[in-house]
Amino acid sequence: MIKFKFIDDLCNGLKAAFPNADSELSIVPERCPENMEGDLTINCFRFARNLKGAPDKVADAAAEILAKHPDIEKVEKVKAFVNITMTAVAAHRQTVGDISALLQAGVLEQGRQRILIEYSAPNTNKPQHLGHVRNNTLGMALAALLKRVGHEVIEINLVNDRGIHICKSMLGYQRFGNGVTPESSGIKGDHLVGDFYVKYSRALKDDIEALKKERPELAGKDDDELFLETELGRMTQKMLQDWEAGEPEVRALWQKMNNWVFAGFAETYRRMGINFAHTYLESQTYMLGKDLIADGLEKGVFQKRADGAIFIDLGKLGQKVVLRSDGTSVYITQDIGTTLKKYEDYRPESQIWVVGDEQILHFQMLFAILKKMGYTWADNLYHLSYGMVNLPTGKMKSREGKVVDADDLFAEMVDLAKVAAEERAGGEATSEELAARAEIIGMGALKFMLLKFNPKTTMMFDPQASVKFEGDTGPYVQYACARINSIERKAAERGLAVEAVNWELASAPEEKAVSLLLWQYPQVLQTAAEKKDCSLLVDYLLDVAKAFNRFYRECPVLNAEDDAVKQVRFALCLAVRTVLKDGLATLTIGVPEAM
RNA sequence: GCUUUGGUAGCUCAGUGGAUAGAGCAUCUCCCUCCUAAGGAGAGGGUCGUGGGUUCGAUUCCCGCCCAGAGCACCA
Repeated sequence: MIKFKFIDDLCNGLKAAFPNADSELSIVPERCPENMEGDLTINCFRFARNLKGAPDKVADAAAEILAKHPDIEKVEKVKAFVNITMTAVAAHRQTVGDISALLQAGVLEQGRQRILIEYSAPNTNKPQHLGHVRNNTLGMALAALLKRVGHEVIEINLVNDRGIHICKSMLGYQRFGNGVTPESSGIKGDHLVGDFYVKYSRALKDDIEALKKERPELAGKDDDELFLETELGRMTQKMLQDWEAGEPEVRALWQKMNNWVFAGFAETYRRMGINFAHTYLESQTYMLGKDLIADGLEKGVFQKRADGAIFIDLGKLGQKVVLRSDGTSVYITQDIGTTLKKYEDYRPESQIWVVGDEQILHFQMLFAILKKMGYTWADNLYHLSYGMVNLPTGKMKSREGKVVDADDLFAEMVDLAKVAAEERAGGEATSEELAARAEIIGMGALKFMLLKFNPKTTMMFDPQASVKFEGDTGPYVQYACARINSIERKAAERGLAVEAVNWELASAPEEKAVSLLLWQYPQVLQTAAEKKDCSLLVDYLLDVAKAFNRFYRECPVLNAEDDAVKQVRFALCLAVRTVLKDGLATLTIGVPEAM
């Protein structure tokens, strides 16, 4: 991060004043509260004990040192806080004054890694919904953030393309499809398949209800228990067995329907801007892991139970079966194998999974097992768990059709952005331009909103509120950029170029506030990457946009009275835009030319 | 029952062992003869779930309790 000159001088001065001080002394200035006078504040409570001095005395000494510093205009001591007002030149010099260095400072000097990140992981029996969109957005933005600070990041997907639920949509198609295709119906492939999954589910529910009427003794049983009592259920199980046996007709249907779904997913991913380096298919990985169990059994990592099942004792986490008594594998067995496969394929230093928080225990167990199996890299596995998305009407429920479909949501956001953009453009833009703008604004608004929440919070998605583009939203940040673009265009028309910038002329509080916010950018990037939390960056970009809008209101750029002032302010605008664009790009959000 | 995450303004969410706890939305005022009003300025709105404890100082850390979500399969 960029360190202001006066900080070093302060550290040295304080060490001299407090002879018993620890050799380690780190002072990071904080933002001064609005109601206090000053640009930054030194909170002496934080490091007084490193100096072996009372906070109040330390603050006295700090105030005395800073008051004499050429970069400091004014010092005010309140309790153990030292509020400082910097000179304009000092505030701008290392921030907007050297914007490329500021951007570069976000990159880690050490500790860069090759990181594998897995996200999305959809099933091929239905289209993606809002929950997937949160997952996709968190995954792609985290990948971009990690890249931004210098890591090598490999994004991968693991598609769940086999299993009983896939057979359900296939059987639904066989029963009710009449040979319809995406081409013949004009329906996107994943939606078409999803429709048959829904039709199947309804038919199964009807069959179970009929069964319960016929045999009242079953009334207390739940639907899963009665699955195999229905003809439809038995056929579904038969289909899964046929699939596993490689029965050609079943395989052909499976392949055909999965291809429809993949084509649909490709469109969803394209619109979000996702590019996976590789997509693993569960149909090709589900048998992995089994052979590792025998090996682990020999080494004593696993134990065999009397009934033949193989398990592992994970202490506090409990016991976990890794091979059923019939010798077949379970979910975690596959994950053991797949994790090893991913490691062998890419040799990453760490792996990240973006998966919902209901699987926290699963991943704790997975990581613990891999460690016990002796893989040293298992210390660097990370489950980025995130909370579910609720609607004002309650939880999303696929079975009840209470879901917000991803493609519908994209269309709705972009349509609304388009209506607004058309109104504002007033015929000044072509329809292609408007469409491109609306795409960037609508998708940006959606991603920004999803990233604004801390990943682990169970968030509420209010469709009504989410389509607004005012307040703490992506478009608010994009709008600040659009305003700067507009200034840039007008500056070019008027022949204003930035030549010699005299930062001394940017001494208004609004101008310094912008610079001092931009100063924090490298640290924000690194902290967000360290915590794997993009919401920190989201909040920061909102702060910058707010500071810019205040500046924009108070300090005319092109209408300033003096040419030199115009240049300084114009330079400040360009620096703001550079950071906002860079930050939004790090969240995988674009910026339109105009709004 | 056990594990775990949360309970902060009417709503959705930030936040932190330190200065008078913040933002957006919603409500109410103002501001387009001025670089884009998807903007700015301001007002009202809080016993930070609750009862204890540690501390110079606790919304933040510890313990109990209440409420809510999630998990506790030879399902994925």
